[in-house]
Amino acid sequence: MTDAKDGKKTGEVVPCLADWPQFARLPADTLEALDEMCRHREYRAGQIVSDAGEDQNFIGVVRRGVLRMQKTLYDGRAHIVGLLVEGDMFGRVFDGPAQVAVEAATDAMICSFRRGPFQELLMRSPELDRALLLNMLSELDRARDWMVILANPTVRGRVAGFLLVLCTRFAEVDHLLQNGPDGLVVKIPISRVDLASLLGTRTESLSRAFHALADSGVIALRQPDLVEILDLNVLSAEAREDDVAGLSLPAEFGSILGRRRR
Amino acid sequence: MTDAKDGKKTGEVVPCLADWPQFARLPADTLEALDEMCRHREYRAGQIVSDAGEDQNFIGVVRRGVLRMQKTLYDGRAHIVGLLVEGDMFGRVFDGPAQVAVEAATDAMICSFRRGPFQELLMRSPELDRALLLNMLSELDRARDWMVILANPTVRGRVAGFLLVLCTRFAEVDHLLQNGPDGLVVKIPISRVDLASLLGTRTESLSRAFHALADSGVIALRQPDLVEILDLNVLSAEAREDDVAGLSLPAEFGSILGRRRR
DNA sequence: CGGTATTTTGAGTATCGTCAAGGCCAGTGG
DNA sequence: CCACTGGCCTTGACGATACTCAAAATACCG
Repeated sequence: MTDAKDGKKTGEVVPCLADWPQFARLPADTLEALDEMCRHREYRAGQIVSDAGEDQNFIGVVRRGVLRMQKTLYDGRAHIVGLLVEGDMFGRVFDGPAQVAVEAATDAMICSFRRGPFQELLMRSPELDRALLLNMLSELDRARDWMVILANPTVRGRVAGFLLVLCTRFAEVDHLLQNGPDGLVVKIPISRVDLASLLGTRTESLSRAFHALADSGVIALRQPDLVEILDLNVLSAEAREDDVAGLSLPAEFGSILGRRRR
Repeated sequence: MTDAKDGKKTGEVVPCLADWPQFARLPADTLEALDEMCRHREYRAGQIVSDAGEDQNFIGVVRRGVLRMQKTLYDGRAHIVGLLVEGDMFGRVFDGPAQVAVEAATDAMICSFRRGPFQELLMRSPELDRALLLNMLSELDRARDWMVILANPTVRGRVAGFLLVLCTRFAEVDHLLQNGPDGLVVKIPISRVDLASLLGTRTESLSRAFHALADSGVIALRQPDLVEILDLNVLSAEAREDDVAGLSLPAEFGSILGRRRR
């Protein structure tokens, strides 16, 4: 059941990587080689994509949906340490067993590359190698962003930080963002249970935090998983967000950013 | 004052990298090239090693002391997102401005490599390139470990997690660990203020947490910055630590690990 | 020995985790 | 079509924990 071998191997080679900025600059032959060894796989929400501890035999790139990275605690419970969305890579090259498990948080599709051939290509293509390095650098930065959010003393602040991450990092993903009547409407792509695990709290506290933010007029809850951002400035203040400059929204969502400080 | 240009350029080339496992396997000529471009620099506690935002012009390896990585929040306060100890690398290759600032938490010495020559060498030496990649993979894992610790609901649990990190990751460092009468004595290499920033709490709560752990008989406080671990099992339980297997202490500290579960 | 920084302790308040119950929605089967 | 079920989100009450402000004690340094 966790064994999603039903990934359809398309008869013809479908370009699957050139779409994303981190791969777009690769030489044509590298892209071609990647496309050829790429296999699509589909997963349903809840399925295990890659278990921790086992030697991973593939590298993956998310094409659609959201995956969660999680660590299993000694008492058996899982703790989420990050989300993977469209364009994100996962899997460990050159190295031993993976430290994090990857599961589908929503229905998802990924490109997978068998580790051996991928590593061979890596050695032949310095450009790919560098792309991988840069990808990991930004992954590291993101993990540290999570640390700052998690260090927030109040659940309210952590929720605010999470919403800001959605507005920025997930801006180009799927249809997670759209313009609403009074601001930006973001879709929360994971369940409250997962969000609680990610933010180190409980679903009850999450609910209270969301509604407290709504009562303050910072956000409006259209649906449990559909939040409208009414005041991005106040939200940043709540989150004590550091990287205000990083709030670079696509132009079509620019209206809400009108009067930003600094 | 923050400009520690007083790094002594040693007249003769001192091998500075072969000491550490991640570099030991590099080919002799690569090591030699590294040693030649390596410049030692000394910093006093509190000095800025590398500012965030500015283009970093060097890659660093910590030789002695502890550095803190921190992000500056929008209100000007800094938040610590990690520590760097002996053998750790920092600095950004191939890429734009650094996302984290690096400051000396204690008096410290580093090896620095100018970015340009380092990157050139990187392109010539696939082994160095791979070492860098692996280094970043483990850095990423560590950041996620911090996330798990930070997600701990109680300060007590976060302190326990921090102490476990000291016992494991920092085991081979400096003289941070030594055998005490009833267990392992670890030196906490950073101030309470810094620790509070790292764990997302306040110094007052830290103090209470330390003394609560001491009252429970899990640890004993020899000095404010000198903690004796009396029961590593209970400490792991307090921390809800996931990576129990990762508690691989050097043999000379093995006594305390006698009866571990699983 | 005195002065400063750091750590600790105390008291009051706010927040959060926990337990318990209720509401909403989708899917199921009568 | 409707009752039933289970999952998910929400609300309420209560105790535990942590943050805040304030002050004392200790350690550190000249």
